[in-house]
Amino acid sequence: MIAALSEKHEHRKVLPELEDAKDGVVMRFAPNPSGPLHIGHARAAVLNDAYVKTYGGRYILRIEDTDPKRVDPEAYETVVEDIKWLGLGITETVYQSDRLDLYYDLCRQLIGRGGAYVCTCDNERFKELKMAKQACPCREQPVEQNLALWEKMLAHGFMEGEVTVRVKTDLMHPDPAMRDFPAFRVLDSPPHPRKPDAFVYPLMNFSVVADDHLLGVTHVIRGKDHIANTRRQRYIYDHMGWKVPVYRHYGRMGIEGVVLSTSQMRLGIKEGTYTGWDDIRLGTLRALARRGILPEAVRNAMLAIGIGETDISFSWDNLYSENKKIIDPIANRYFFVPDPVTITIRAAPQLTTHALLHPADEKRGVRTLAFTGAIVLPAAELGDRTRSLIRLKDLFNVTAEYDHGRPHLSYAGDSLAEARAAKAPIVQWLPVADQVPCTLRTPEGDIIGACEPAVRNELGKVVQFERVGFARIDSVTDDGVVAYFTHK
RNA sequence: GCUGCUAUAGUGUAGUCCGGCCAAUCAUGCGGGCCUUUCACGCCCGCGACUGGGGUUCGAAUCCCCAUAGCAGCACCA
Repeated sequence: MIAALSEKHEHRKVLPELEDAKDGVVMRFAPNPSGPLHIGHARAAVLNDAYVKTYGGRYILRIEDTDPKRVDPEAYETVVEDIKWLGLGITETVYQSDRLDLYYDLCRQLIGRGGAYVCTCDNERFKELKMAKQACPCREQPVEQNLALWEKMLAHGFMEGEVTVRVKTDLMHPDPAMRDFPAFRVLDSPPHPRKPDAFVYPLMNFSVVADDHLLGVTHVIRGKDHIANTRRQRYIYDHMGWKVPVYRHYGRMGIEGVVLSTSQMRLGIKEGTYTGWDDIRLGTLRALARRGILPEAVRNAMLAIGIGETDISFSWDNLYSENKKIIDPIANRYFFVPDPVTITIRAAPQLTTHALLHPADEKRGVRTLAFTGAIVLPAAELGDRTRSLIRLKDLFNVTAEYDHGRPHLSYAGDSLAEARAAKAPIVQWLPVADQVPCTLRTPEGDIIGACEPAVRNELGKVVQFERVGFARIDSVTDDGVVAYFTHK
């Protein structure tokens, strides 16, 4: 009865149907291993994952490491860790750097079909021609010559910057972005961390099409910054006679308050501005995890946002709300006293009190707080001189009097009803003799305080500091506890 | 400059394809109340939006045109 009444009647948003998905789908998440995943990645990762789970099928993790300049060797591991944390249902993993020969072979075929040519023009010159809708001389080379040049390229007969394989599109296309885009280039340095001998690399538009086709990808969900790429890629599909997947492009997601740029993060870490990839001022998934945001909350927030094509601004409030729904029922309650002030209660009986670890679950047990006269209180609660009655939570009432600005507290009875009637604030406190130093880290700075000794048993878990907010217990040492503020 | 995408409350989202049931959904946020030894959770009430202008129509958030705004692409990045 009670349960029925308290049941939520919230309608979880369902993602729109995908066409041609009834018999299952093959989808992919394709990050570039340049650093850990952040909230922006989570959207693509979760949306694709949700569709695979809805329709059934395969979910491929494709590591897109075809630009050695943008590969961080460590990221191969961090990306996988982040994906594991997110709980994606990955069914297989491929590395594009393992597949260079496949791309070379397909390029040969594409050239053979007259769908691409090897261009040795100067880049600036080509750009001018492109803007003027003019063909460069290389475009008219016969297939045989292109094939010969391609083999020369593979034999390292060209240095970096001397040659580009271009896909033949439509030079008259009104969108300059569509005209004969590049597919391969030579890179002499840096060496690829996994393939040190490689020097001919595909560009994203080629390797993506090759793999989407080879791996049987049926549906692609990605940001609308890829709309132009989708159009470009269609030219390759047409040249090769391949079936085009179903595409969905969601809108841009603006995220305020955190750093997302991999290069900025890396620089900040190097310079010591940030403590690491999980610094809570960063928007990485590991930073969220460190603060006590659960992967399910990220997932739910992303599903609520959906695949709309509208540009949106990411709402931390909405993410926090999702997180709170999950965390509130499981987080144990403790007292944390920020900015503690020591004070002795006059005329008070000594007594040991108990408070529930969770107000909705008595079975979880209680914390024990022994009052022997001296306590610490949040300084902020003593600043208001108009308050005469204060309720010490789970203990008793006290009256506050101020003598030249110094507060004096005296025992004022046990009646909770009285405290309520007087609209007395109910304040958390700690016995002076039984507290541990606790630093609460927030993106805005550290809050120094004290918490219950039992918090030391909650390492790695999220607790609720009553009246303060949720926090993840990050470390426990002889010096005390360090907690990261999650949200209110 | 050229090309394209988008436009519903503070934020996210439903409705837009197939005009009327939309004086517009749900969540979040905010305000108020109830409950309660937390300012958490839960419950109740309230606040708050169809970018602007034309047109089509008996009727438009939904269709058409123009304007405006935001975003993206025009890399030997993904």
